Parts: sequence; structure tokens; C-alpha cells
Amino acid sequence: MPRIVTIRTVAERAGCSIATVSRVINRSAPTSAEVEARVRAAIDELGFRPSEIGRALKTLKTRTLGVLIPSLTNPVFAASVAGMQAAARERRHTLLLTATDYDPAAEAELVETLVAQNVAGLVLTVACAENNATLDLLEAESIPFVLVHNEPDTDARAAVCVDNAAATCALTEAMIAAGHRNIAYLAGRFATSDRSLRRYEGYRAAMEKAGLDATAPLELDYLGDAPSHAAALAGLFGGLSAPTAALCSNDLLALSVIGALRDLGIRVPDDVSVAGFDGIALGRAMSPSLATVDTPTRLMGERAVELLFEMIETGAAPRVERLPFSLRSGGTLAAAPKRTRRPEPTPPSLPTP
Amino acid sequence: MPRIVTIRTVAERAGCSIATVSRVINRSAPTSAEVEARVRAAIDELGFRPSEIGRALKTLKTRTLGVLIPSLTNPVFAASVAGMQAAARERRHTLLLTATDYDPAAEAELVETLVAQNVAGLVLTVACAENNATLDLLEAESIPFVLVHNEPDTDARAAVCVDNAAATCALTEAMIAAGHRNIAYLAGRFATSDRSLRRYEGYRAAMEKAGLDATAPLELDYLGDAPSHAAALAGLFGGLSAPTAALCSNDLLALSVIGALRDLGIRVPDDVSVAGFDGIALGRAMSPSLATVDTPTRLMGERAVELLFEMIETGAAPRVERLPFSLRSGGTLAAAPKRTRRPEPTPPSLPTP
DNA sequence: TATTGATCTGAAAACGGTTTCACGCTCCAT
DNA sequence: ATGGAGCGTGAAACCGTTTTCAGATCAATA
Repeated sequence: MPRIVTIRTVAERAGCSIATVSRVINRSAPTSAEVEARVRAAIDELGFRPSEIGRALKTLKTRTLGVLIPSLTNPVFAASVAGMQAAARERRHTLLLTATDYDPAAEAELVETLVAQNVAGLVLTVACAENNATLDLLEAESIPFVLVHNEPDTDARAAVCVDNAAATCALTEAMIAAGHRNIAYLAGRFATSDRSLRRYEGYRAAMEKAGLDATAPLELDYLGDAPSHAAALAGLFGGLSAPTAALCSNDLLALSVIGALRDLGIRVPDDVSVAGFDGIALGRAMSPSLATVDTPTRLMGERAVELLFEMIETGAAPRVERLPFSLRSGGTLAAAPKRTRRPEPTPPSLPTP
Repeated sequence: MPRIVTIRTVAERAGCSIATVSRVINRSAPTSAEVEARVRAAIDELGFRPSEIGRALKTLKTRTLGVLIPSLTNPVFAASVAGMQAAARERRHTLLLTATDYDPAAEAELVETLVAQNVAGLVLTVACAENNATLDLLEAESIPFVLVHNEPDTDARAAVCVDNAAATCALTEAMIAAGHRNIAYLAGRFATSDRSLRRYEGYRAAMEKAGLDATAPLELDYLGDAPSHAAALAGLFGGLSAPTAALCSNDLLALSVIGALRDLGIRVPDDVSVAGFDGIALGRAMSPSLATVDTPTRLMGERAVELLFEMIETGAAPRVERLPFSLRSGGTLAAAPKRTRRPEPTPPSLPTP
């Protein structure tokens, strides 16, 4: 039987009313030094901690922030949640964490769960921020929320992100500068990541600017198992005019692509250069290091929570905050091979790697 | 103004008392078909969701599990939290997440925060499970909790873990079988991880069994920056009788050690073999793949939550659940180099292994 | 017909805090 | 002396549920 000591116990012990105890705890009104001392002593002796539940019921506000992300297994989200946690802790708040496992249909239900807990606000990464019924609902009920990683098309929505298109554009230009002409764009399912789509646009812009052909994106299920992955890539990289570089919509996908290419006997970066997006810590640790767009993932989580508090406390209007990114090239992004990787033979004799 | 629609609103609309509405929602007592239909209609029309706060205040139990881990940035904990989240969701519970950032002093305060929220139970990874005042407090207040990753010395405490000593012993034996005789043990700060200490014991047991000298562990601060790391390792691996293998207390440390060795011009695994512990996903993705003890991290989180529910619901006694592990060798764990890596100068000529 | 029992329902009391309101007291300016 | 302001305090209302208890209705039985 936990929680046997309530504010009433404290009041009895201190010989005062519960109202006075409450005032001492919250400093919500002046109390005499003498009474305050008695109350504090009673609190210490009893080991009393006010129930957040009781408090929340009256104020209809908890010291809790709801968090919704696709998955904790992706270090990007783990890092941003770590940032949120740190920022929330500074304000003496706790995170109520949920994950959709990349199922957009789960979003609505999970957000409802969080709202039922009277969270003070929400930090979300949704599959797609546009025309999102769940977000509209939150707006209608005027529950403050901030998006992370999502980059909304309107400034009327609160979000912390990077300029995905500009970043991917810069990364693509780095590839082009390294001599690559045929660059493939590999993505996770667009339906589960609007970021991915924005990044594709950046890729296309860079390609067009350089007068090159942007290829249609190859959508891979990057939760799928390795075999299917290798199979899908064998088709793309086995052809005569195979790309010399692969731009992946995120780091986790890039890692998985590198593994698949290796299994196909294709060397990275000697035969094919690969780059990702996000800048996960382990991309830096590996060798060769993963070329990518380095985004301040943890900071994004922190800023999201800070922006959320700003909105909660001062009623600040939602706004989009775009954080700076930096390019991490080298490593898996090398100069394009001088000649076509596979000597093109007279048909139909097949190329040897 | 969120949450304007309460159970009272529903009752008015359905033309019945709030007690009846409650009964319909929870099926806690029979209701006539007619009234039930009216109530359900009212709920749907109003979009009513019962407040978890109100409910919790009455029952003194929330549908919430408190989670305390060292850090989300370590994929091991991220994975086990992902498992907890999945298991909790199946039981319609939510996770209240906190992280200590490897500061043991923060444990007490954070657990108090969680308890103040009336969590139904707790899942924790603490720095050290033995003589832990915080755990004793939970026990005294009979708040159910389960440890993850920690391996308590008594069976009276609920925990989900692997047999750390046996696993490290097996890994060490694999190193010995590969011809290594001088094996260094590198650890994070023992004060922040009792697992690390248990693993060291497994290492020592294997070394002794093989008649080899177990060296004292080298404690590294694996949150520290790379430079200090390389410096510490330069001393160890620069000497004449340098180890040919390094056993690291966890994968993250192993990754960081590999990077530091690379910076020192030492090849892995050609010059020095390295192994970790945990089996993080990215160790498998890198090349050469990371030799390690593969532990079912995500499953551990799931099992921990299931065990917790068992304790909450059936009052089951705490027990330690040791999950199976498997060795992942090869990759960064190769045969010991035939000769000493660095040509030895004349005086005072040492024996070659 | 009266009694019993089974169903269904509503009023009201918790649960643990916060907050409003009113009241008594002191102090100071009139 | 008198009025007003200000301070410290306690009583009580309130937040949104669940749950107990008692009452109402009705069918079946004695």
C-alpha cells in the first residue's frame, strides 16, 4: 500500500490546515516563518511527496510532456528524445513516451492516449505533417505541440528541423563535385517519412542545376531483412549504366545499403560512393566513415521542448525553427571511378566485376 | 481550453447519471441495452475520453510504467526501452521515461519523481543494484519494480539480464582459442555499471582457467572525448609486451577503442583483436563486424515489462530471469599475430609468445 | 396478495491536492 | 478612538473519475 502519507497527514503533524501546507510547498502565498518551519519538518519526517495526480486533477495540467516518435531503434530518434528528456528535466517535467513503429495508423490512437493523460504539451515526429488529421485535432483542442524532424509547409505550425532540401542539395552537389554523374536516390517508404520526400526534392534540384538526370527514387523497406535488400540493389547496380553513387534518405538506410553492396561484391567507396542523412554517431565511428548530412539531432530535441515551453507559458505563436547542418563528406563518398566500373562488353556476354 | 467534455457532459447528453456512464465504459456492472446505447452514442458524438487523471486519483493506480535508464544514446538501452514500450502498449500502458546520464546520484531523485506520478510499477537499470538505497526504498513501499541489465546477487530481486560472467568467460575463451595470450580488459567506470564488474570476473575466470595472467582492468571514461582515449591506449598498446587483444566491457566502448587504435596506426584485427559486449545492431553492420556477445536487448525490455505485470497482477514473487546469449566472433576478433607486432630492440630481449 | 429476489439506476462519498473566500489580527494613518 | 489596509490562516469548494449504498422497478414465487 504505497502513498499512505498525504497532505492531511502533514497538516496534522504540523498542527495546521492542509491549505497552509500547500502554500508552504508551492510558495503560493506568504506563511509565517514559524509555521513554515513546522511544516517543513513534518514533510521531512514523513518523507512526504505531493501526489502529482492530486495536483493535476485540480489544475488540469501535469508536469508531463507527451512524445510520439516512429521508433527508438533509430539512433536519430533516440538522440532527439535524449535531448527532450534533458530539456524537460531542467523544467522538472517528465516524458511520456510512445512509438508508432512506423505505422501511420497508430499515430491517432497514441496521441489520444497521451492527451487522455493531460500532458502539458506534445513533441511529435509524424509520418507526414501535411493534411494530418491528428495534428488538426490537437490544434482544434488547442493542445500545444511541436514537431521534430518534420518540416511543415506552413509556418503556422511549430517545428524544429533542418532545411532538408537545401541539405540534400548541398550533399548532392558534393557528389557531383567528386565527379559523379549517375547518382541514385534510395529512400525508405515515402509514406512513412515526409522528410524523405523533401530530401528527394533537394537531390533533384541539385541534379537539374548541374544539367544531370535525376532518377526516380528507389523505395526500399529499410526495416526489411537484408536479402530482399540485396536483391533490389542487384538490379540497380548490376546494369550496364549503373550509378556510381547512392544517396540514401537516411543514415540507417545507408548502413544497410553499404552492407548489401558489400554482399554483392561491390566496394564502397571504390566502386560506388554512398551517403546518408542525419549524422548518427556511429557513422563517424565506422571505417570508412559514413558521408552524410550532420544534423544536430540531440539539440533538435532540446529546442523542441524549449519551444514547447515557450508556447505553453507565454502563449507564443507556433513557428518553424530550422537548425544549421553541416556536410560530412569523405569516407564512403569518394571520387567517381575514372572509367565505368564494369567494362561494357559486346552483348550478350556479361560483365565480370 | 482542452478537456471540456467530462463524464458529466456525457451523462447529461445520455440522460442518465455519471455512475451509469462509468459503468458502461468499464463494464463494471450490468446496464440495460437501451441506456448503454444512449451512452455510447453520447460518447461518440462528444468524442469523450475518460481522463486518466480522474481515474487515477480514485484508484491510486495509473496505466503508466516508470522507466529509469542511464542514457538513451546507448543503443542497448534504446533497444530495451523499445521492447518495454511494445510490451507496455499491448497492455494499454504508457512509459514515463527518465535518464540519469550515468550519474548514480540522480537515480534517487528521478525515481522519486516517478513514484510521485503513481506509476503502476518501475523498470530500472541502475548503476549498481547492490546496497542500493533507492531500491530498498521501493521495496519498503512495496512498489513493484524490475531491473534490466543489472544482475543482482540475490534472487529476491526481480531482474531480466544475461549471465554476464559466463558470457564474458565464453568470449574470452574464444579469444584464447584464437591464440591470444595477452588480453587486456577495458571497461567504463565500474561505479556506473555493475555489469562491467561482473563481466570482468568472467574474463578473469577464463584467463585463470587457461593458466594466463588476467590484467587489471583499464577503466576508461567512455563518454570522454576521443583524444584522452587515444592517449590512454597509447600507453597500453605502445609497450613491448602489448596485448594482442582487447576485451571491452560493452560495444559502445569497443567502437570507441577501435577508433582510437586506428588513430594510433594500429590495425584491427590484424594487429589487435577487439571485442565488445551487448550485440548492438550497428556492430553487425560495420566492416569488419564487431565481435561481441549478442544479447537479446529488445527482448529483455519486453520480458521485464511482462514480469512486472505478472508481479503487479498476480503478486508473483520477484525472480531473476537470465536470457540466453550467443557469441558473435570473427570480424574484429581474428587470430593472434604470429610474431610480436613491433620488432623488439636488442636489450633486454624479451621472449616472443 | 404479499414476499422475495434479481436487475438496473442514481445520489453521494471518496481520492489528494489547489484555490477562493472570509475572517481575525496587527499596524498605521487619520 | 476609528477606519482601512495587509497579512496569515482555515473552511470549504472543486477537479473527474470510481464505487458503495440504497432505492426503484418488475417478475416470479409462496
